[in-house]
Amino acid sequence: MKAKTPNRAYHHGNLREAVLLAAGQALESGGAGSVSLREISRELNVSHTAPRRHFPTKQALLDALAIHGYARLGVTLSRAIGDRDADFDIRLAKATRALVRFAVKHPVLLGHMFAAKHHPAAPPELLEASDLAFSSGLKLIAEGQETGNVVAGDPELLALVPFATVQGLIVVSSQGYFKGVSLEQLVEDATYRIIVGLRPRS
Amino acid sequence: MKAKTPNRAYHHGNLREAVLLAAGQALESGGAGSVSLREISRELNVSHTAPRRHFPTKQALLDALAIHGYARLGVTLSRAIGDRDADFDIRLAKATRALVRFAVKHPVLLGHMFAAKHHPAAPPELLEASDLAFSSGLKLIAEGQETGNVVAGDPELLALVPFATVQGLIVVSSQGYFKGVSLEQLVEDATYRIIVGLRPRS
DNA sequence: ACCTGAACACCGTTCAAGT
DNA sequence: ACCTGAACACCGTTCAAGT
Repeated sequence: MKAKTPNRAYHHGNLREAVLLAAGQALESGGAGSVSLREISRELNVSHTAPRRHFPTKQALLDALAIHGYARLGVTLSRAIGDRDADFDIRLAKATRALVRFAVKHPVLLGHMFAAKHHPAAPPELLEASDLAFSSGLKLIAEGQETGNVVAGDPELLALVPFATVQGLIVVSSQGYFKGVSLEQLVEDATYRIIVGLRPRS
Repeated sequence: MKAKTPNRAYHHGNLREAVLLAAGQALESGGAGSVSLREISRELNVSHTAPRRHFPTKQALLDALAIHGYARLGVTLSRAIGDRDADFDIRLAKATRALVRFAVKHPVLLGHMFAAKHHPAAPPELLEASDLAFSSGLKLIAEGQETGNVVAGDPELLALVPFATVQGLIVVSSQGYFKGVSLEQLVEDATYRIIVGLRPRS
């Protein structure tokens, strides 16, 4: 019985991934406060100091969770935005819709991602992961400027308002609904108004 | 000495207030995770179970912190909005400015207020405190509709977008600046664009 | 009513030691 | 290199008891 049984006594096939997954579930179910290294270790049948090889501290685990979240969000966003031949308004709508779907699916994770990013002691990898995740969105704004759909100005500054609005709407209606109106509908309306506001004066 | 010396209790004149104050400082300095009942009790020279009379659980203390925050924000907002004779745009600008100043002054508290409000187990008093805090803003929107400055529609729904944008901007630029632009400037620009978007088509 | 002190079951982190 | 188990200093919460 020394073959690879799923519950091998010595060590997990991939402890890092397993811890990350369990931590993600704990986070989503009860916030960052209910992520416990000891409890996760117990679930994985591993000593409570084993995760320390992969995540030297609890904060490191929480940061890794946020980085992983940004990586997933980045993939989702860049896929939704697609190639630059398509219509600007459609690409923008798809991007916001993708962001909203991510938010509805992982509300606590998204909140944690933002909180972790703005923590004073956030590691550089986390900031880089965030920048990378939103880079496709920034490129979209820049291309919108080239095609005359967006006013001139710093793309990062211009993108800030729609990003912030979406983020704020998500926070405000974190259950996915606000007064019976779906978050997707709310964001679509808000985005439309903001985009109109970003158009060059004609 | 059986007389009711109301403020000469065993130790503290007003333990509730003292705990709330200390908890607020702990929150603002290091997030909700660094609020410790035992540590606060130590600082106040009181046994670690004494606060339990006022806050039966740590969650109750955190909720009370959020409620207190909403009460202060509500006062600030209703003062800024002033009486209904003044110009609509000015009142709105003052309201957003007041909100931004509160955010800059108490960034972690504001984040905690929103998080606490959207916690599944949030007590009704917390939701009521939030509603009350924003009631003057809702009234402003409603009056804007009367005077033709805002499109028809559910005021709460219309107010959601500017509220969410401000909240999102605060989260995104929680240090008070974003790329060298002050949060106040960011919010003022965003608010202007959104208000224009809310105007009835003429 | 308000507060105390001991007890309980948890936690993150450190460290010497095992394989 | 990766993992273990004991130890340490902290938590929040409960409870019988003091004033």
